[in-house]
Amino acid sequence: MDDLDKYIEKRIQKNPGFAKCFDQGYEQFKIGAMLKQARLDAGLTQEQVAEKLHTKKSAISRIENHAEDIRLSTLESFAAAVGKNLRLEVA
Amino acid sequence: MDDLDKYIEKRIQKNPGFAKCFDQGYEQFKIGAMLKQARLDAGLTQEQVAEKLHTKKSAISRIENHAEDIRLSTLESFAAAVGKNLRLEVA
DNA sequence: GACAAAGTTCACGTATACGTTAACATTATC
DNA sequence: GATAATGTTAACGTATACGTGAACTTTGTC
Repeated sequence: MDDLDKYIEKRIQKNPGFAKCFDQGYEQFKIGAMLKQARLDAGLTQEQVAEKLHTKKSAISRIENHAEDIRLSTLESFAAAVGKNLRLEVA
Repeated sequence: MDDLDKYIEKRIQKNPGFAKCFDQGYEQFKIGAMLKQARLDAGLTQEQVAEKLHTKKSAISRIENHAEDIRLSTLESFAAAVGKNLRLEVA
């Protein structure tokens, strides 16, 4: 368990109301970080990805950082834009 | 390759414009079918899943059949409602 | 074939993901 | 440290996923 996880546990102990809100944000944090990593692996800038998706770099930044949620289709096209496949499993 | 795939190939040969539109719909078809299968595996009705998600059975039917797109958060909570985990990979 | 349970489809309203612009911040590169 | 390239954030408009109720269809079950 890393430092972030430890921090989260402490916050939940102190303030139970904190948990639920953060769970949601935490998931999205992971997705954004995943997508950013995929983009960097591909050696692309946000602007380059934006062009492939017919949008602007600000939208890419939002997805990688502050997006509260994301459509499956957006996830798929982002993955395609950075040359990766999106695998989905319900297990 | 099953009959559906054969049908799709024929349609694409006859009408190239058909391909792109269907790709999108096809993906969503698969997701809906996946979720339906997961629900049946769990032995739940649409109405039971709907209650867990604080919504109505008509919404579940739409997701399983006609949904054009779906939010990641919806995907996650649907999976949770039928007792499964959603795994996501960008590879 | 009557009845109930389960599922489908439509229509309309609301919440929100995404497009876009503009201003600002951060990080190279010289 | 000036300049450019890259990334961030806020604000507002549009497109669309989802909530909901009602009418209908399908699928058991007797």
